[in-house]
Amino acid sequence: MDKERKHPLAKCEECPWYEKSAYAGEAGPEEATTIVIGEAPGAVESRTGIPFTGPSGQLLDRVLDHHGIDRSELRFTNVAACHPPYSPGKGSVVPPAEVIACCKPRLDSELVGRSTIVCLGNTAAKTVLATSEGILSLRVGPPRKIKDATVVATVHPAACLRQSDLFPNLVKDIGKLINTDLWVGFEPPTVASFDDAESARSVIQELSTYDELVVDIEVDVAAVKDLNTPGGKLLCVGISYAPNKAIVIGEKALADGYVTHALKRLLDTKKLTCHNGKFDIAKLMEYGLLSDSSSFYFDTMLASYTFDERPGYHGLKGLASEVLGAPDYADEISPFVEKGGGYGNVPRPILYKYCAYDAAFTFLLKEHFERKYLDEPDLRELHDRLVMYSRELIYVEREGVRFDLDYNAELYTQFDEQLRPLEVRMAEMGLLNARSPKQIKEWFERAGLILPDTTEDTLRNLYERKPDVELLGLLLEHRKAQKSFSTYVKGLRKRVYEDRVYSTFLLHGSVTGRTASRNPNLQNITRGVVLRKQFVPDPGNVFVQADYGQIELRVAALEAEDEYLIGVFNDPSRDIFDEIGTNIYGSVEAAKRKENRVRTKAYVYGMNYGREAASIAGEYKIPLREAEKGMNAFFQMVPGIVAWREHIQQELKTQALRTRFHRRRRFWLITKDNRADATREGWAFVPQSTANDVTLTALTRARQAGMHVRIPVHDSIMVECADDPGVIGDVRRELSRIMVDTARDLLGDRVPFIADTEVGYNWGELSE
DNA sequence: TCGATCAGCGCG
DNA sequence: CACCGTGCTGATCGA
Repeated sequence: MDKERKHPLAKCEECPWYEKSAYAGEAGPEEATTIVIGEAPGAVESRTGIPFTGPSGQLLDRVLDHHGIDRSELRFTNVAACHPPYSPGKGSVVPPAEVIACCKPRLDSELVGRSTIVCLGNTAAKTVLATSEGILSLRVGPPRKIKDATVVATVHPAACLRQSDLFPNLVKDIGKLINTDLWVGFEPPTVASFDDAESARSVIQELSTYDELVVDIEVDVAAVKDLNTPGGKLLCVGISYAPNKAIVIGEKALADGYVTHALKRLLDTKKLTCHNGKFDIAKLMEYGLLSDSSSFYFDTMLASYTFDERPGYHGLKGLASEVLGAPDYADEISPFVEKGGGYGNVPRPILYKYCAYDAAFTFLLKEHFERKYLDEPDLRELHDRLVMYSRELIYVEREGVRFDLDYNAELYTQFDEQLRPLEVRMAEMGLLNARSPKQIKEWFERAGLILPDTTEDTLRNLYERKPDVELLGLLLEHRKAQKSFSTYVKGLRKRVYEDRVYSTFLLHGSVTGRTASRNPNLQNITRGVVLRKQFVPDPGNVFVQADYGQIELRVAALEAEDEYLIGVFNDPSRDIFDEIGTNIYGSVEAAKRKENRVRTKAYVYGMNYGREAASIAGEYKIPLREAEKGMNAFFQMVPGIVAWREHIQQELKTQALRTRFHRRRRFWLITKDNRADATREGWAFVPQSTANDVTLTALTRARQAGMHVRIPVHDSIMVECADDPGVIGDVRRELSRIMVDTARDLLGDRVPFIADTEVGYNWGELSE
């Protein structure tokens, strides 16, 4: 092959990709002021020789078109000008540093004289901006500057095709090319801090003329376990009272009783706005600066979530940057903040400014969202509902739940004694670390078996075929015990503060609106006695737990207006699974009926998330035809459900799915690869989301009725009350009544809802 | 040594 | 071939 350069400036002959790669260098007018840079040409580009002519280019065209940007005025290229050589087993290949370096002179020459540079994806953004920062943070906020050029960084269209919830980022960021409001920079807020008692009291006095205040606090949590455990030192309180105006009450002033008294009087009488108020409001209550959560009425984090249901886009810094064009104002404090540590070491003047900025930006964000709500009153309604939940979850989080440390220590010994001999035995057999999927695969490879993966399912199926392979049995036992030990014995112990755990419940942690729980997650504690027994009420108390029966199924029946299901639910003498089972299989003897019942449940519960016959056939080891027959028989009984599913399937292609609580689920970019997933997600969304709002509303009412809610898990609420027969009876009746009534109030009475209660001295042993 | 990512698995 | 939605742990890999 001729060692001829593919580009006059690139060091092609030194490039590892030189030999076998196809060149697709640049496209568009050489004099263009804007250049778009990707990573490397794809398969299509390697044939056409023109960058951005494949699927990514087409997607980009759609986005440019959406913003009215004329593609023919743009210049296009990639960091690497050549299509990567074929390498077996690798989907896409990121250009290695040597390739980028060889192509860099070519790329640099392309940048000369451009006023705007659009970087698509990590490779382009990192190369052009010479940084190691990732694209998901580089893309946020106003465009950056290098020399005389403006750099808009965003995700690569190819990434959007694989992961469709990245697509809104691409659309938004490309919009920055024409929506230049953010480019003009931003006006820093006017802030002042008051760290002596006298001036603090006088500024608090001045603030009394405002009706609404925005509050943000900084806490030194270094001394405590987690951000959400009690304790930690209050360092300052920031208050914003007008656009771009904020004050901060400092640490010294807060040590003065008159100041705190005046501050409490102020905060108690104002409508309060926060960013993630569940934290700030709870802390203000803990420090005695606020009586209760009732004045908390606007939350900019939750507001952001009502407009964009994707988790992970609602942080204050990101929003301030994206919406207000604020700079990275955290960079001043970051040198003083140790990883995982608190803000205690930050010099106070710097910390106070940071706190004031937080408050000021929260004020401006509130105005921003309030304006947007004028056009979207439904979303405002959702916001108010979320804040209502948030106000009550404050109490749930603050009270935490008691944890039995003695029993935890017992479990530690027990699991340790179970695991150690298993590990010794497996090591003798040549498997040194049973926790390593890699080593397990290698062990079986040596034995002449290639495993696709090492999941429980795979191991169990293999064990059934080869019961003489002792290791399989050991592995399965070890796997189970190891999970319990690491996550639910050792892991939980790490989260205990004094003798309680304080989980955080996120209202913005899922696309469906379900709550997420973390630090620790209390919503995935293993069912059964052993591990749940670690959670106990205070001495002299009991737990009362109430569960909604088949709530998602009942919601689906209601939403689909399925007459069969509605009929079954309205007649307490009918048993849905027996009835459907009989319909599918005919009448059979009792033993067979029980087996059929299990399978019928799979069809019925699988319905909500689009489970297919093949999966049921696989699970119960029955012929596919039989599973299909059963499934068809079931769906024939519920024509309303069938029609509703078809409706959802159509709707999600063109518009957002919505629940009656105005939750939205949008499918940003449907491709042939994700269409089936989107359909299943669509089917699951409405029942799951609606059931969640019913449960959270019931939780709100239970809390307001004075109950001590301990652990909410999607369709159940556990509370704690005195161990007294009269009290227990009242609480059971009342909690159950609240849950049933809430469902009726919110969803009507076409389908009745039920809630069964159980009582016990720990979470593992609830009965009745 | 540390962060990011993967595999695996717990719940409703 | 394929079940939706979460969070946590331990292994692994590359900077």
